[in-house]
Amino acid sequence: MKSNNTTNMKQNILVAATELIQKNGVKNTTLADIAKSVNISKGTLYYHYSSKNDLIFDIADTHLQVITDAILNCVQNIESDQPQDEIVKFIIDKISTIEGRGRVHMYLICEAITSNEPLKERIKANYIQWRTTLRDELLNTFHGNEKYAESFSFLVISIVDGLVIQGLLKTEKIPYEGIATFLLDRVY
Amino acid sequence: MKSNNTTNMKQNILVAATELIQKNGVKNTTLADIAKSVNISKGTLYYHYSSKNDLIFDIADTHLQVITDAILNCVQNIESDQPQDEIVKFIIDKISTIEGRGRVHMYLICEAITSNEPLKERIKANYIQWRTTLRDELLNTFHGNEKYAESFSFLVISIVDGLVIQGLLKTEKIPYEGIATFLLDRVY
Amino acid sequence: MKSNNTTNMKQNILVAATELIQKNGVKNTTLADIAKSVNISKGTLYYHYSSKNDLIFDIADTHLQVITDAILNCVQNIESDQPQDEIVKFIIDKISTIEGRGRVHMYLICEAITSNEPLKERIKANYIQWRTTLRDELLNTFHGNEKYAESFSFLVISIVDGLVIQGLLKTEKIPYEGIATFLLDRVY
Amino acid sequence: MKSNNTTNMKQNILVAATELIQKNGVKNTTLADIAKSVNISKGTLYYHYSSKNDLIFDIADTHLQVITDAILNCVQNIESDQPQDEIVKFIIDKISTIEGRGRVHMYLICEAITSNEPLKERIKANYIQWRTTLRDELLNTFHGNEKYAESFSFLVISIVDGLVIQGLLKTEKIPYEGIATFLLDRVY
DNA sequence: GATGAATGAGTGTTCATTCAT
DNA sequence: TATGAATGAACACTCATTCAT
Repeated sequence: MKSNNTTNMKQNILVAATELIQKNGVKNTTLADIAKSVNISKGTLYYHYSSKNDLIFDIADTHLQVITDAILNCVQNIESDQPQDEIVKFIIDKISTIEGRGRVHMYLICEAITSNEPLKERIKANYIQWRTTLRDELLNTFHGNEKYAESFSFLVISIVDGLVIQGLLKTEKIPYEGIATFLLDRVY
Repeated sequence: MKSNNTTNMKQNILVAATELIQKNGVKNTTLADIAKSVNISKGTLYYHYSSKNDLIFDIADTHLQVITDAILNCVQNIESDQPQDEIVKFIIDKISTIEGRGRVHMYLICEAITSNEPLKERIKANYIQWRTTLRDELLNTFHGNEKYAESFSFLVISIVDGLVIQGLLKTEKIPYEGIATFLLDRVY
Repeated sequence: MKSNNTTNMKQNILVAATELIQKNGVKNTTLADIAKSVNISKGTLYYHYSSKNDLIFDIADTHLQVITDAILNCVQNIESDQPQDEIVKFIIDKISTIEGRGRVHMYLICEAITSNEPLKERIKANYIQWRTTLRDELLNTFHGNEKYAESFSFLVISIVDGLVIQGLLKTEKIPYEGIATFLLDRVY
Repeated sequence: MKSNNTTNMKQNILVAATELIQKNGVKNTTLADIAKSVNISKGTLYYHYSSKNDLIFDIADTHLQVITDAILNCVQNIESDQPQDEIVKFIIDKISTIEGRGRVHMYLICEAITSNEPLKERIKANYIQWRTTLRDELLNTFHGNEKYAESFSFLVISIVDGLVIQGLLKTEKIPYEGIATFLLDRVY
């Protein structure tokens, strides 16, 4: 079992790196920046992570797990009680954290599609899992209409990502409540 | 007035750079790559564009104009005849070009939010313009219901961006037709 | 056709790098050392050579060509007049330049066998060529005795390399004349 | 007096390090590699050897002793019975182990002449000892002809090293038997 | 207009070495 | 004895940018 010191240091690096990437993106975050931010040498950074990619993977895995947990939690709530509101609440909760997770999410996607095939595969696998989880749940909501469940699951994922982009661009104040109401009115 | 040669050369650079960025992203496209692809020297490239940013701006402006034109054209069609189908057709057309414009679009957004504030401002301005144009048109579709028009305009933009991301990640075969039908069924 | 300036600079780099490698070996010669020695930046070095390996190859090719020329020249002399003396003179000439070519030769071999497979292939091809050239010539000297020609060609190459090593180690003053006389006495 | 554990561990390190150097050369063998191969930490490695150089010295001393023993053994055999065959057998035995000792031998020489003056001195001293031992024995073989004994002793050492190089470069299948026969025919 | 040559501040990465526990 | 953690000086290599001609 590892000592607390080691675990802490690796955790410190992970947190600091995530923060820097959240601020500047993957390409604009150098290992020197990260090391400086944790007050360690680059050598120490390499003691804990064998490469920049290794670190990015850890950040990505942690990030993707957070989203997966959120979706699973959301779906469980849907099963137990008020169905329709929960999906929308999920969307809104998701997007209200734009300034944190949202940025990381988009930066990881940028990195994945431009120059990191393995990362892309990881993210892709998660997207598929998220969507099918959603679809399975929506099957109940749509009383077994498979086509609707399929289509709406794609739509939900898209809407979240799309709103994240608009959030990052800070285009306009996004009327989350209105959008939620609109969706609920239409869907049910 | 500039000579045709100069105009052509600048155009050549623009086209080649756009192609390379479409393939590799902004950060992974070097000026050396671009110069080589146009068969000119880096010096010549600098004669036409004073910096990499200058070139990126030109690419972005051209790209944003293409989308703006597409939206205006779409809206005009909506006004004249069958309203509902056109919006959806627009979405589908937009997304079916994912492998081209879509990539450029996402790469420019990545660049904008990570390290190019002026670029971000340009894109942001376009997003606002696109959405308000859509909203104004949707006002007719929704018989003056402003809240619906507002919400749906945000949704349309989001859905397009979101589906572009899924397309770039090549997650799963996206059922564009099903999604379109779903939206039409629900909206009207 | 390239300008003299460019040719000169590349030549300067080649010469300086060869000198440094002659002094310190391949692994202990850094690109920073080379750049400093030519009074240029590392960037300029990379403008002329795309990698350290590229530079090493150029050094190796130049070096191997010098030896090949020497052997061919030696063989031509053998054909025309006094056979036996020339081979031995060649050996002695070869070894008397130990402090220059010899060092480079051994350092390139070290690099080749430890961490540079392509370089090893180049050197290997040259060794084969050198030996077969020698063997073909020795066929006359040994009046058609193929086995002797074959064996002695291997021996000549070995002796040169072996004496180079002893020269580099500066073990003892090597009695080149005595060795030459011994070989001549025995062979003829 | 050191415990057996300590002696064993130091021996384990020595053997593992020698194997790694035989495979990859001195410069390409890191202390981390060695520690990992013995299943100890780098810290423990430093407990037994105060530096990489210290370890290299131990490897070299062991290696040089093996060769010295082989030569002494060879010379003893020469004294007792068939003189001429033994020298040649020695050469051939020596070279047939090219893939093992030969590699280590050459890698140590590379290290010695590029960046390790003290190592060079050790190897140099051994070479001198080896040659004089050979020469003294050859004095009998050549019936007191000092010049021949001197020259041939240099030659024998050279031939071995030279053939090792060709073996490492894997230039061509070396006709050891033919070379041996050639030497015997000529010398006696 | 056009170019080849030069630059230098960064990049991620490596590795022998140190040291508190 | 033994070790995990930390270090920092190198290292090969990249790239937007400059400039004399």
